[in-house]
Amino acid sequence: MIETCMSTFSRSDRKRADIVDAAERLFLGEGYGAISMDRIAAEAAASKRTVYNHFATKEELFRAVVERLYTAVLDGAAVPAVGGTAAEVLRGFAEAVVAHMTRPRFQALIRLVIAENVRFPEITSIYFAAGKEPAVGRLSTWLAEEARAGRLAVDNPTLAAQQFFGSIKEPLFWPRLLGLETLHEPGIVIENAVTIFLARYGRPLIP
Amino acid sequence: MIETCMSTFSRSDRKRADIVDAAERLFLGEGYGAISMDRIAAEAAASKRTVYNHFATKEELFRAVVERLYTAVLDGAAVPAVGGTAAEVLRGFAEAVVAHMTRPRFQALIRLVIAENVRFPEITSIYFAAGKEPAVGRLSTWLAEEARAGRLAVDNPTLAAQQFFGSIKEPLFWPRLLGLETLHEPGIVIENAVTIFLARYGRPLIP
DNA sequence: TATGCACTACACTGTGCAGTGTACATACGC
DNA sequence: GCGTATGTACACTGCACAGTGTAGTGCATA
Repeated sequence: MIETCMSTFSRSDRKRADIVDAAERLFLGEGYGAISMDRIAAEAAASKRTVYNHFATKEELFRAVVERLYTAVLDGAAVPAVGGTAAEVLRGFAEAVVAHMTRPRFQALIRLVIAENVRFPEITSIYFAAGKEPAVGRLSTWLAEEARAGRLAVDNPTLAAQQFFGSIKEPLFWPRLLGLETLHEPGIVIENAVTIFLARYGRPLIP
Repeated sequence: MIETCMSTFSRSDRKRADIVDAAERLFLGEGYGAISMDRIAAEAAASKRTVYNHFATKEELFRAVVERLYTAVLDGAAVPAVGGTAAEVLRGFAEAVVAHMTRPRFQALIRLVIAENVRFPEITSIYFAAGKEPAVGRLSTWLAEEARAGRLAVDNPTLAAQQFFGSIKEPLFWPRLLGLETLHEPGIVIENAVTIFLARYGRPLIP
């Protein structure tokens, strides 16, 4: 279909986006099973038939929603700078992760992934690609470089990276997923995590 | 109803237990919404009518399942000893938490809590009462005592406890909930966590 | 203004499921 | 063995929902 229209998006494209918007809102709020196609149509101010003209089945619409969330969540993830002292770099990673995890859309996505990973096992890759891999991968690469350069005593970079993130996510992120309050200020959590990490690793490797 | 029978459990009690057993198996495996009362009745080798004679609604049955899981999960949680060196105590807590988290029943329960905490907000208290509170509470109490006695430099016991558990659960527990493999051996994760923790806190508080 | 495409309204099918009603069978206490 | 408790078989209601079919409306482009 060639775009001859002046506006970037055709009427069809706009309706489609309305539908995915509505579906995202509802799925993230109440889960896949709890939402009917009728409610999605109403929320999108569209006819049910239009919804089915764009997406043949509810599953197909769900996958489209998750796929779009995938890119949206990745786009929003700030990549921390790796200049400065070790403490500054670690703080940068920690702050990026906190900012990432605090987004309601990310939290709702993770909840959805956990809830639906029996029915839709493929969507697990989203958590991996959009959350775990970029963060842990980048930090552990940096840790490995610092260790090779003799500036940090890290022997197992991927484990060290996971444990660092764990000491931040455990008080700030996971309780929220279960509907519990978080008890500690992000700033304090981050400072503690950085201090603990450097108390162990913040010296050259013994040769 | 007074028990005049020689056996501890009446026929009614046994059927009821069969039903809760079956419901637990199915709910934990596929979630609340995906399981019908017909399937529960079949799995329990009971008539559907019998199921409804014991539990007026599906919700009531679900609550009974979660309630029983609550006590089952609590019973299974070994309480670590608090004698010996700090490293030994920490290792004891870590091993207890790993053993607890590794149980398929606990993992399935947490998945259920996360998946259904929109529909059933009360069940969140189970995770808190059966997992987080006993573990974090006991460790942070012990840390506070050690700090008061001048043996550890812990300033914020509840945060320190959470961060310690986080450095263990992040590599070993949470990925499993999302259908990902865990990459590290529990023994190595625990040793690393203890070493990191003591590198920071394993000295008297500066007065 | 004419043409065609996308959206709408709405009625409809079929299915699965929560929950009920009833007539009958079986176990258990006495 | 008798009577009540409890379980079973099964048919049934009502509803919500996924998905379809159709006739008609509105809107963008030529």
